[in-house]
Amino acid sequence: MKVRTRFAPSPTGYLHLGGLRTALYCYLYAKKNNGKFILRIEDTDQEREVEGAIQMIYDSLHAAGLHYDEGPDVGGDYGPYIQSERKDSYLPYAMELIEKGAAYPCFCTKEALAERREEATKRGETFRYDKLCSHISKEEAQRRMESGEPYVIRQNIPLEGSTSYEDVLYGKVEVPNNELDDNVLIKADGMPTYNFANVVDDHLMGITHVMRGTEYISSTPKYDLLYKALGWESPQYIHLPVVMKDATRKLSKRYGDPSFEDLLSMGYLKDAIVNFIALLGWSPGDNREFFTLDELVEAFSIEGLSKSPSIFNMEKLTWFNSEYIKKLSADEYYTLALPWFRQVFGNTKMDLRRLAELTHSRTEVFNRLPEMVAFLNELPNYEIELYTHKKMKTNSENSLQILQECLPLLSALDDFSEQTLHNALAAFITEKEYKNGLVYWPLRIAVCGQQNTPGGAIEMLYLLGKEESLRRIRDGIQRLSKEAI
RNA sequence: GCCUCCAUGGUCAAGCGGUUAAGACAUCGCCCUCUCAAGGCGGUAUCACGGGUUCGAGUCCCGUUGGAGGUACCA
Repeated sequence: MKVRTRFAPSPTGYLHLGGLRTALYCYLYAKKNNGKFILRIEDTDQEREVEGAIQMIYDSLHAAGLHYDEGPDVGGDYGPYIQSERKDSYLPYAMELIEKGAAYPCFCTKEALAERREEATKRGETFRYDKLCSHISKEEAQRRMESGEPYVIRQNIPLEGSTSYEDVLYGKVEVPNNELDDNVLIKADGMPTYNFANVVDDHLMGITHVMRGTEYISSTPKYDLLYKALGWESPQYIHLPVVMKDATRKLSKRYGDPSFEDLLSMGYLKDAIVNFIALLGWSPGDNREFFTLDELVEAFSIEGLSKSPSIFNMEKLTWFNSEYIKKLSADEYYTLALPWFRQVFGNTKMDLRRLAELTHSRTEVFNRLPEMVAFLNELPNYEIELYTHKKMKTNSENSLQILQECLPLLSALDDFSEQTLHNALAAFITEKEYKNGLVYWPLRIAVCGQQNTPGGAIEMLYLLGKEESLRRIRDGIQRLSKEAI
């Protein structure tokens, strides 16, 4: 049988990382088995639907490279792929269930239910629907349904025994029937609930493997009961552990955790994110950790999936990102870095290509770039203590002397190419019998105004150019002279 | 509370009855070096606890503890 998996998000906001991972695994499993990966939008709760969320799902999936074979915006033979557009296809199956005694219409009002629920809670009990309406005779039920009285259709769960199914990952999952509620299948507005729509659609769309989060692990017996009542073959169930923010909280926007889109706009590379996410809860079994999407398809297997929740480790993602950045060609890196440089410099005659070469191996995430290079645009107001460095054997006095000696030397240079600067300074150092650090340290501090810079004194002098460099050196001399008085 | 599931370093994790318990991130140290990175080398750190089963348990079973998920006319 041809494998068909589906990713079925509800359009309630951005695509969070747990969702992205579920989509990834669905995609990988389908592709690994030469099957189809399908996108279905579960918008049966119109109240919760967020404007633009469907588009965001399309965009995120495409951005991640998870191209689906069938879906609302790409078509397919099993459409429509948006549940609200399938509204009419659910009721007949619900009627069939009523006919078979596996469901019944319920006329209890929300208010009455809330009241009974409250009472049960007061007694310290978990409220489950008391099957009140299941005792109404078929004839009366029929009459009331036709009279226009509002009603829902509930699943009729057996009172005794237990229901189990075989999860591919977790093995046998068994739940006592008295723990299972007679859930609403069709709401008063005629729209199905998730509980019903997912079963009907998975069957109608020929889904062979249902991969979804573990939040459904203990309600799946109910769904399985529905398959059986309808005489349908159950799919394979593969529940996936949740992605956590830390040991006790799951990843969520509420705590300010980034979505996939957020990460992209921060300057994380999608390949790095996908690679990292794939390894969160799945292991190839060997020590390999760098994978393209195609390589993931090749390596993926259910056996490598983990059963316990895993914590989303931002530091490791960042490490992956810096590794992916290092793999970029100089041109690719430059293209990606340029907008971030522009934030700082606007239009500049500075050699940004050279700057990019220098920042390339120092970039972990692109959004850290502006801060890294801001000093080139404007000299920070720094403390002269920076001139003092034990290992370089520098202090305010000898730094002042070095700067004063370098000023005429650099002023005399025709051009400020790195080669010229290097030759001149090397000759100067040899002639004076100085140590490299004694000269380069004060120069770099004067010209950069901060301790750490993406490159050495020569590179920084070159980037700043002659005029600005000399200005900054004079500024340094002034700061140090003031101190000397 | 009840039900279901899970449990190897700080984090991701390999391990499928016999291992010196891999590897990666993080962390620490050293080398390189005009700073910071990058790169190279090395160190610290894990089987939650208690009972079984077995010649032998991180691996199997039971319990405890801890954690997660569920408990809606949400998905």
